[in-house]
Formats: sequence, structure tokens, C-alpha cells
Amino acid sequence: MSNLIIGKHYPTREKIVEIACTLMRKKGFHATTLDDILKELGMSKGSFFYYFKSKEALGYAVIERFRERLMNFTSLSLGQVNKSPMERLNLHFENLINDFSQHECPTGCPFGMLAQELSERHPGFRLRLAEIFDESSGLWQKLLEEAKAIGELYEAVDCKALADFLVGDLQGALLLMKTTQDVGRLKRHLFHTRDYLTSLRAY
Amino acid sequence: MSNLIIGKHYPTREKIVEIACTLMRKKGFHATTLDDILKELGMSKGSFFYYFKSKEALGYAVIERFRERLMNFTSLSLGQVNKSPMERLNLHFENLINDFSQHECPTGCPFGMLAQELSERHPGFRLRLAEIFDESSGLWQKLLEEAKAIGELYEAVDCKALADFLVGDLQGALLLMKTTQDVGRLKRHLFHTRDYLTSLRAY
DNA sequence: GGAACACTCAAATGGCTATTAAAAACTAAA
DNA sequence: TTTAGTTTTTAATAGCCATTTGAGTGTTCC
Repeated sequence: MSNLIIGKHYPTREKIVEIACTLMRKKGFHATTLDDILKELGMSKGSFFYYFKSKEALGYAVIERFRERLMNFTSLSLGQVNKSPMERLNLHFENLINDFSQHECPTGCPFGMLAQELSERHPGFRLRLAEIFDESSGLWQKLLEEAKAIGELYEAVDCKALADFLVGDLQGALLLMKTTQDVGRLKRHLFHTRDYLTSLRAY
Repeated sequence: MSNLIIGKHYPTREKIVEIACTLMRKKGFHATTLDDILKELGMSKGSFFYYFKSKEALGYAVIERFRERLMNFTSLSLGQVNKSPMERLNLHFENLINDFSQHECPTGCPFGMLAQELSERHPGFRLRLAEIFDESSGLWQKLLEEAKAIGELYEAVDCKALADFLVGDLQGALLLMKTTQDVGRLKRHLFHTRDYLTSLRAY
């Protein structure tokens, strides 16, 4: 009977995904070769294809892994129910800045990177990434609606549109941070994003 | 004597760069092969290497070509001296939306794409792209300072920081447009960007 | 102990891709 | 017409990379 059942623990498969995440985050999908991954693990080709039908399948697994990490990371800040919505948002931005400050070489957002690289060639990846952006936007929307309810945003704000804006805005900030290799860029960018949200406060 | 002197006209070389721009904008740098380019032109490999030392050299030429196009496109709106700064900015945003509306499949920004794809592997590309983002930001900064001078922005605004913000913000908007394949996304995003700038208006 | 299955390995395969080599075709000037 | 210089073509070369094959090792359950 196949051992490849969702929910079971597969150290080898797990390791492949982990290393693939690390390498692909840095170098992207195409530039990360199976050789790179397997050399890092001291494994041979056959093992890889025992766990994955193809490199593309690994790509999807990597995306799902990044998605999980994103959701965990997001809930660290958005889940702080004792804080006000805007306080949670500020905390999230600070967490982002701190997180990227710890890497000497800011890598940017894996979703943004994969979206740029794979959107055209692999519509399946593009669609999945669009869903994840959407899911992320949904979390922001909820937060913004809460904010509106307690007067941290005024009535007329379209929370869904604003959430979409925030998702895009953040992507851009991360791209420029990566291109300039300067976390300060992210910091200064998010200052303006916050400034905008402040301007939407119900007096 | 070599014919490869800057400023002379090279129809063949020109054609290569043009096609490369088209293909790389769509598929990116790595996914665009020399075969792709030359098949499109009905040319053979040897010709390519007569004009370019390597594919990398072509990459730099493509970036410079995109840069020229960006500057031309930008001056269409920012160069309208009879309009107020913020009117010019609005016009620019409208031009962007119209331009991307004409392609059934929005391709996003070539600089953003190349930055994501090549930043890690080719620091030379990354640096050049960072310069171009910076150049672009400089144009915005000038515009914003003009705006401040006539009261379209209030005194305390840091025009350089705000310009950097705009550049990043726009990149993100284009990335999400590309990922969702929806020009409406760009339109809605830029509504918020404008809204923010409006909130910075003097008095 | 042995049969079925899970996993790993080493070695090939074949396609793709950038790059090179060398000859041919064209151009223009002497 | 000769000659030198340019552009282009054809035909390799060599490396990389995803994928396959088939044999091997271990493990579990009867």
C-alpha cells in the first residue's frame, strides 16, 4: 500500500520540500535545479522521483509550504485579539521588518517571485498564487472591517478594495527591498502605507 | 574596422533586441531562448554572436531598451507643462491603465520581472535595475516638489521618500495585475494611490 | 523464513541551450 | 578584377537538466 498519504510524516519528502523552499526563495524556480537540491541533501535522483512526479509537482508543494508559513506568520500579528485592528496591522508591519532584517540579504516575497517567473508559462501556478494573494487579502479585509466597526476607519471605506491595495502595495515594497538590497526601503515604504491608513481614520 | 560603434544603425542587431524585448517581457529572461528569438527572425545562431558577446549582453541591451521606452512613456504625461503636477500624475496613471488595457493579457512590468528573476544570480542586472527604479523615482520626486511648491502637497511631505513609495507601490500594482490577469486590479489600486496623495494636499 | 512493499542508489537517456568554429556569401573600395 | 572586410550560414561541441530504468537494500507482516 502506498505510503504517500496526506497527513503522514515523510522525513525525506519533508527535507526535499524544505531545501527546495530555501533554494527557490533565493534563486527562483528555474534556477534551482534538482541537482542543487539533492546535492544539498546527499541524495540521488531516484529518491526525488519516488516522492514527486516531476519538478513541477515539487513547485506546487513548495508554494503550499510557503502558504502555510505565510498564514502562520500572519496569525502571529493579526491573531492578537487583545490589540485593536490597527495595532495588529502595525505589529504585522513591524514583524515583517524585523523578519527581513535578520537576513543580511533580503530575498523578497516568494509568491511575488514565483508569480513573475511562472505566471506566463504555467497558468496553474499563476492561478494558485492569485488564490493565495486573494486569501491574504481576505484576512486584511476582515481586519479592516473590524477597524471600521470601532471607528478606526470611516464608514465609506471599501474594505475589500483597500485590502487588495494593501496586498499589492506590500508586494511592491518587497520587490524594491530585494532589488535595492535594503531593508530600510521596506521600512520607509510601510511608513507611507500606515500614513495612508491613518488618513482614513474616522476622526 | 569594426562596425559595432555606438550610434550607428544596425538593422539586424536592432531586430534582435526588439524581438528579445517582446519575448522576454512575456516569458522572462531564462525562458526566452536564443532559438526562440532567432526562429522568430529566421536567422541563425552565428549571426547572434556576431552582434552579442553572450545572452547576458543581450539582457543588458534589452534592459536599456526598456528603459528608453519607460522614459518616453513617462515624458508623455510628466512632460505636459501646461498641466498641474497632480494632473500630470493622474494623466500618467490613466495612460498606464489605457496602455495595459490594450493587451488582452497584461504582462506586468519588465523591470519588476527581471528584478525578481535575475537579482540573485546576476548582481549586475540587479544594480542596473535598481538604478532605473531610482531614476524613475527621481522624476516623481521632481514632480512632487513642484506640487508642494504650488500647494498641492503640504510642506512637511518628504518628496524623495514619497517618490520611492510610489515606485514600489506601482510595481506591486503591476505584479498583482499580472497575476490576476485583470487590468481592473491596476485601476482599483491606483485609485487608492491617488486617494493617498489627495490626503497629503495642503490646507 | 519469505513475500510484499517501501525506499534508495548508480548510471544512463535524451532533449535543450548557450557557445564556437569555419566556411560561404555579400559589399565596397583600389 | 582583386582584395579586404562585413555579415550570414551550416554544422558541430559541450554542458546542463529533468526524467527513466532497473537493480539493490531494508522493513514489515504473515
